[in-house]
Amino acid sequence: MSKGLTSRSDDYSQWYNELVTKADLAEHSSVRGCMVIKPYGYSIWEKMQAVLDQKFKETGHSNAYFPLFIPKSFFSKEASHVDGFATECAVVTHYRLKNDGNGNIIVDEEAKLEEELIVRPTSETIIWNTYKGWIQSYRDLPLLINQWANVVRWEMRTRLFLRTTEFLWQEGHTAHATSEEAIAETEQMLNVYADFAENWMAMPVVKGKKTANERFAGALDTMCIEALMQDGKALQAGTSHFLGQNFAKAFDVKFTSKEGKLEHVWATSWGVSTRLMGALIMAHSDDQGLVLPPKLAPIQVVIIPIYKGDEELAKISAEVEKITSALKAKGISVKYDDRDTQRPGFKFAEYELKGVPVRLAMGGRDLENNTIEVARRDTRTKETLSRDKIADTIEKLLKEIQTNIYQKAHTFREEMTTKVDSYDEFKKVLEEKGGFISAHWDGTSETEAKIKEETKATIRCIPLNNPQEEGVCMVTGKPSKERVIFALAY
RNA sequence: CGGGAUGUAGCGUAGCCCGGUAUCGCGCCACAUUUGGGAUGUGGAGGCCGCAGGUUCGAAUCCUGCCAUCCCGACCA
Repeated sequence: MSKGLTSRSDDYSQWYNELVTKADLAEHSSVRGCMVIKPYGYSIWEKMQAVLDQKFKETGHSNAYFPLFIPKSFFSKEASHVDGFATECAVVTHYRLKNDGNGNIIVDEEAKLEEELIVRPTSETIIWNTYKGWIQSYRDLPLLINQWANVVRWEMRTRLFLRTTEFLWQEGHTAHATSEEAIAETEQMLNVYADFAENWMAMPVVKGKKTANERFAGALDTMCIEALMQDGKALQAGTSHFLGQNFAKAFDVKFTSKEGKLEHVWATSWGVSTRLMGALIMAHSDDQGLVLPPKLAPIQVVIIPIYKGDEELAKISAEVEKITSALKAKGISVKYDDRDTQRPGFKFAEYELKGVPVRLAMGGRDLENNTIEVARRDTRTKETLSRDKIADTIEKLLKEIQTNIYQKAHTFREEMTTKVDSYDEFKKVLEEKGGFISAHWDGTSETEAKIKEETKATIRCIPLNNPQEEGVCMVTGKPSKERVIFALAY
């Protein structure tokens, strides 16, 4: 591991890239645009999965698994859906390789697929094709399914976690008897995401609705949670779509209602991806490395012995054992790092880089005084405390850290949210300060496109429960009844 | 997919203009001394210089083609 990290102020983008690789989260693979998620990074993702999966189940959903490949013809069934994804699909055309006689392996042109297969960029089509066979009656509804899967979107430019050609995600796909019920599901899942972002990731988000331009291909409405990163750019952290009857019509999924009428079902889909890893990294980390919220940290507490000779190490280890078992009894994950190959200072730096929330250090002095050094990652402060009831202290401290990093991110977002009333002011804030900009907009796609064209900023969302206020669009001067949130986005 | 830059040990690099088989740092291995914030010393291993051609007695260096990566645009979770 090399020393030091590019600072955020020097080059935010480089800081991010270095952090991801140096903290052992992920690395570039030899496949262009695809990453290898390393064990430490994957264990964070696993924690996210576990929490989300439980929330999905609590809200009545079951997991299932649908194929990686989608027949091309399925794709063409929903017009706006194809338009949205056509330019970024990987296509399987052949099913066999052969030796060309010169020792080279080539595609066997004779083994051409009759119908090409698309590697799923999302699964609406294959799933709705399947649902057709599952739904006949209102008694079959609602159908509440989630799948954990990989998807492929052939992006031009990729960045570790934020945008990779292949990524991991979950996609929920539900079918309902009524529009109201489907809308309620869309909102419910958005709330699940928001709750997860704020209470587990410690990352404040704005819940809102996307404008027509930013809507998911095939949806009637897209709701989202938007987070603000430390460089003042917005990141969409999760989406929940109300699909109306678009897919039911495209795939002819009908049910007989209580009244005996044949009707198309109403659909939703919702997802979060490994992009959340990027959000988590950029929301809290500092120039020393990762800062992880205790609730998602693979290692919550690390203990480092400081000793001279094997005899002292043995004494320290015996004391540490009491602490680790007390912490484990409280469900806290602890690592005792007694490696003899690295010195304490090295370990301190390493665990800071990896974002371990609490570090305990015990040396000869502590042994005599019944004390231990407690260092917290979020504030980078340390103090020497009595070992009496240390597990209680640590448990409280972890909760405090979780709250503190949320508060810090929240305060940052508040400070970086600016209300503006003129386009000049808008451009000035965008250029000099960044962050969320709250402004009046006339509600048209044309104006939104013009702003994007001229400033690169997009409407991140129309916040839910948005205060209604009379105003005029900052660009066209046309009347507006609410403010929307603009930002430069990832 | 356009515009620019760069490919030399696991990582970061010097050498390239002016051709002679490669420099330095970190990391790695061994031993010793060390251990309350990224240890020190001594010794050691590791390279078809991105790939393929060409020019030349001789190519990391010159020429041609290809590939890859990064940055900037258009596309996007």
